[in-house]
Amino acid sequence: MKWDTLEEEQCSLARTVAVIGDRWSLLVLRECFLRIRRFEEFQSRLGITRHLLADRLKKFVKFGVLRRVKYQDRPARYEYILTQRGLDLYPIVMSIVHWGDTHMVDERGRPLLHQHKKCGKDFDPVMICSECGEPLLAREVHTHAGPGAPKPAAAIG
Amino acid sequence: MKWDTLEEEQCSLARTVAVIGDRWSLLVLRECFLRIRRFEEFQSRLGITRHLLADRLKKFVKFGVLRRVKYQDRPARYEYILTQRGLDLYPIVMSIVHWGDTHMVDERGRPLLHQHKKCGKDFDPVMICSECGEPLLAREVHTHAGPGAPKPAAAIG
DNA sequence: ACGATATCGTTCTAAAAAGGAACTGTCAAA
DNA sequence: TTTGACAGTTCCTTTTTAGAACGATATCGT
Repeated sequence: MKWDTLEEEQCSLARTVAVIGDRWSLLVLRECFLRIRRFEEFQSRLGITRHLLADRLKKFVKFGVLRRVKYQDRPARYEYILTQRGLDLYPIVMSIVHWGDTHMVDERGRPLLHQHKKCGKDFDPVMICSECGEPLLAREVHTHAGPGAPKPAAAIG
Repeated sequence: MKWDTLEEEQCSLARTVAVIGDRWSLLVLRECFLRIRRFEEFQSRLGITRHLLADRLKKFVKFGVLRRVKYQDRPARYEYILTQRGLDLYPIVMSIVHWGDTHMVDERGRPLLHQHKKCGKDFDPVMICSECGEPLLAREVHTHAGPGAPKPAAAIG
């Protein structure tokens, strides 16, 4: 398994890691969900090197997670905006935040709370089974080969 | 924001990225959930360099995600086993797999299916609001400062 | 007209991380 | 005695990342 051909692996986790598994990628994504859109703003908020930022934005555009949209001519200026594919990364971001809220906070407590506009309450994200609606626990899940499985099923998904 | 002090950031995403955001970390974690426990087995399945593998395992132990358990003396041999803290990473892993299943599969389809032992059916993971039970969409969530917020609320969580 | 500022990158060099292969130490089995 | 399993470590090369400066293009203030 080579890092630079991860997207060709027959494993959905490996392929997603090819998109978000780089150093800085998840932090750039965090900014996207906070509605940051411009190069300078990403750069100054994250302190990432400009070179890496350019790389990561290019990679996200290549994988269809961000759209590069011109917002002015002369000089041409672009914004980076989440596509639907990018918005679909939200559960990943929220589950990461939630693990941090649970296991990595200090005595001051959570830095941010999340309010669900629909019900008006501060919430935690909960992952459930699409079929029965029960919360998912690692021990209660059995994996088996799907149609796109390699000969020996050697991947989590 | 420096990569090597990420765990001290006042942001739950950044702190979690300090644990799982390295190259290879998520792939090692995948193997853990597939019940891989020994150095050689991780190494041969992933093709990761031995040096990096040793580093990543050490880091997971340091952050309490894995437990290093001696399973024989003379010579001392160890296994790496998920702690509860590690098992709690399951929603992150599943949401990553699910995004890959949705957006990165080729014509062959999903490599792996997941069966929920409780209801017996193959499922997708769905993220819902802990308060009202509705599925979570990025656009329907409002973030606001929590008790551990930095002066200007500049983090997703 | 002139300099300052804004924006989105690219270029350059040094430092850090990752890749790759061989090696160590201990024990069991053939 | 030799081979092999296991869990790393050591050494060296290649790739990535960090850090700072530079370029191109345009607007704004004076």
